[in-house]
Amino acid sequence: MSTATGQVSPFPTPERRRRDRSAKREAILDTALELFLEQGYHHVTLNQVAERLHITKPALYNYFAGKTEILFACWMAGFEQAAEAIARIEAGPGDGLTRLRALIRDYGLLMTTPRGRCLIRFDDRDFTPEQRDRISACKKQVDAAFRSWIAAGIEDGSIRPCDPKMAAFVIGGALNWIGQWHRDDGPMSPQAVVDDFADRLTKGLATD
Amino acid sequence: MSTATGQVSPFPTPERRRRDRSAKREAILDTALELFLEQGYHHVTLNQVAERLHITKPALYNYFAGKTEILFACWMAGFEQAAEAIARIEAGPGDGLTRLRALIRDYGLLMTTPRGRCLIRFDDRDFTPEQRDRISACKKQVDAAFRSWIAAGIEDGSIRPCDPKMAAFVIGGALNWIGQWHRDDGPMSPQAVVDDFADRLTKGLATD
Amino acid sequence: MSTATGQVSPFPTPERRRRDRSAKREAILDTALELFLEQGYHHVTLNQVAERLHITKPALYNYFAGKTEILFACWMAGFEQAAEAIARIEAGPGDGLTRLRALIRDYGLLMTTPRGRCLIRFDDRDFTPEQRDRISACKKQVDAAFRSWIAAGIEDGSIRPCDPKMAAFVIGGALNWIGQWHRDDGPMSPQAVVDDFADRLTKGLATD
Amino acid sequence: MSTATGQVSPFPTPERRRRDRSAKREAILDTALELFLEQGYHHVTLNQVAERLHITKPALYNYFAGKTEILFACWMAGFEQAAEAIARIEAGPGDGLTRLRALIRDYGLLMTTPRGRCLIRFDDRDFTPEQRDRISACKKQVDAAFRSWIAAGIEDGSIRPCDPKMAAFVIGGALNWIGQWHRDDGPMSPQAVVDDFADRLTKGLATD
DNA sequence: AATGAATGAGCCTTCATTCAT
DNA sequence: TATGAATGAAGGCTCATTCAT
Repeated sequence: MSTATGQVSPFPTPERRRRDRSAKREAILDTALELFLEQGYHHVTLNQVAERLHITKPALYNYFAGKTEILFACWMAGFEQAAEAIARIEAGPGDGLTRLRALIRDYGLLMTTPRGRCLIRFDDRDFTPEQRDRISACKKQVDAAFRSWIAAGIEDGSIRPCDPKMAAFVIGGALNWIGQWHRDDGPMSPQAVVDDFADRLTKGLATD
Repeated sequence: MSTATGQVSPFPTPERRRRDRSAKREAILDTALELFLEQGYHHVTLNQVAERLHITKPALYNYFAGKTEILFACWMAGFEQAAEAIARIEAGPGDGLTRLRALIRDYGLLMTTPRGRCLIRFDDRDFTPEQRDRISACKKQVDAAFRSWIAAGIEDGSIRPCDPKMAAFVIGGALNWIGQWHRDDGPMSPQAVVDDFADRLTKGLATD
Repeated sequence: MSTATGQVSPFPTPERRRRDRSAKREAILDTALELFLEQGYHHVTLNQVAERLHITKPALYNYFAGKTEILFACWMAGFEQAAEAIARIEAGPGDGLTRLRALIRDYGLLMTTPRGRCLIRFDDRDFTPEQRDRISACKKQVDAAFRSWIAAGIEDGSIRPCDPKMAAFVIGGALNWIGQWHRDDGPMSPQAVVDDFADRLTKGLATD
Repeated sequence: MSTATGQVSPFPTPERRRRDRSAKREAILDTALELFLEQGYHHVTLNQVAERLHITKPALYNYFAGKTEILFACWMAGFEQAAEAIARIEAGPGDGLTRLRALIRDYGLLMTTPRGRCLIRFDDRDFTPEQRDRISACKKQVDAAFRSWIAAGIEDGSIRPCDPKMAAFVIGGALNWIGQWHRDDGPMSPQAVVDDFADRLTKGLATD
């Protein structure tokens, strides 16, 4: 949005206002998320969040209804990434095993990012019951993706017959655990880790 | 400890005093642990702990220096069980694979118990730095057990050559995850779960 | 205010501007008053007032200096009605008793209206000292009306000798109380109530 | 509770402890009540209450669950006085008119005391719904006393036939109003006021 | 060893008010 | 005139911890 002289108008259009607002919400989210992961939800005060953003505490309430709302938004932001990955893989080609491997890679990569870590580093009991319900439903979706592609692989012959539920538990556990031990400054790049995991976690499953 | 008349003396001997004290400490620990797992550390007040024990809050301070001390003691109680299992397996016979499987079973079982769950359901950042250091060392011990027996198995030929570190991450992740999803009132008994896991997690590793 | 073509000009004249402004002020007043009576001054936020008017909070500041100003204006609006009644009665004919009865009726009726209720349902301590002073003076005026007509009635023989001050307290208390118990959807119409009160409150006073 | 030497033991007996506690509760109540009447509920902070008692804010929570609980206790303390008066009169002798006059005197006197003023100077909407319900029931009791003795007086011939409900409204309003205008340092003693009111408010009612 | 009582520190949240646009 | 955004100030409440008894 620029004037004839090429300058950006100081009067924000409604459109730009919306973008600004959205950007600020994102900034709050990222900052809070950062702090939550650094210090743990209960050790983070809204003052800290505000300070790191160079605003004041009540200003946060223009964007979020409260502390748990921020926490919830963080979690959801992480889930969205997972859901996108699932949708992308679902939309793409490949047999059950291929898809499972793709999911392992994508989900594993997610676990090395702040947003992804939210999915498992927050304590369920810090959410409100309503939020918990929604989160529970989301978790089921992710779990269902793992199980369904394992089942699909068994069906299409790319995966040896086994209990999809238990297999999903093993795979999910190993992947979620990445979020606990992987350090960005560690010896292995996220990509290297997930490539390794994709092999390792399907070695026992693949039909050959 | 009874008098000649067969009655228990109302004057406790120093020995009995020590036992009583120890028993009370245990009771506090178990109660706190129960609450911590139920509601999450930060949502549990010392009043709740005291109430469930039918004592008063300050009484707790006769046995523990504070809330984090209790938390720490819970964690350590869990670790002791793991350490015992490791020692027992270490002392027993078997090649690397055998020992690894035994550890998977024992550690997995531990994860279905309250004490075991402490090991992964508590947030590191709720401990003091000193406690964190000790915990960190303990965790290394457990990790070392997994890795060393994998390495031993590779050496003795019971396990195919692979990166013990990554293998341990996968196994550890899958096992720790049990503590998150397993319910006592669920369809699978702890033993059934760990038997399944022992197979599943070593299938890809065993030279067979 | 229309143009030659019969259409209302979109450019408001200064006169119409003034009327608009005044109308908006009134609207704010009525809405705030409504909310104050519904929920109590301290439980009403300016946001609520603004929302009910479909405007935003800062817009209120174009018409009132602040929350207490609105409160004060509400009170004054109520007082004006009382003052008008007093003036009207004062200007009319009748002996002391007649006028007293008229005031009882008018003031009693006022107490069944939102504006009238303001006079006694607001807490004096929510006003600024300056406002309080003005209000105090206004209250004195009303009280003086009651007392003076009682005194006049004693003088002109329509009312039995008594202490006008105490008599005014009794009458005032009974009338103000109407604002607390009378409901529009109750069994007695405002008119019926005040007719009854006018009799009842002067029965003991009248000389016959 | 004194020792052989006549000194008060520094070790409080459970009995004395209970008395102490109760005395403290009373002290908090009276202090809070004082402040509430001085400044209005919403302008009083718990800090003020605590400061005036030379304790700290959280100490209040050992005796009351929160601010509204204190408010409610104040109200109830006032009601108890009214209820006692009613019970006392009920238990005593006298026809309807006599009892009504006694109630007017006692209730009127109550209105000149802090506890009594609570009954009408607090805003209903500052209570929780539960408290409001209980208060509502209590108010009904008081109202019922007025009405029933008026009705009784009509029955026993000491009071002229009239609508007890409206008569009670007039009397109640006049009495409650005392709490608003009477000052301890004013020209009329409480007793003088209520004697005057007892006459004045029943003059029109008495059969002769 | 245990308790009743008190405290200090802190945090979330609310809201009237202001200001740039 | 009206708005979106931000802020300062404040208040209620919680809770781990201490201390006298």
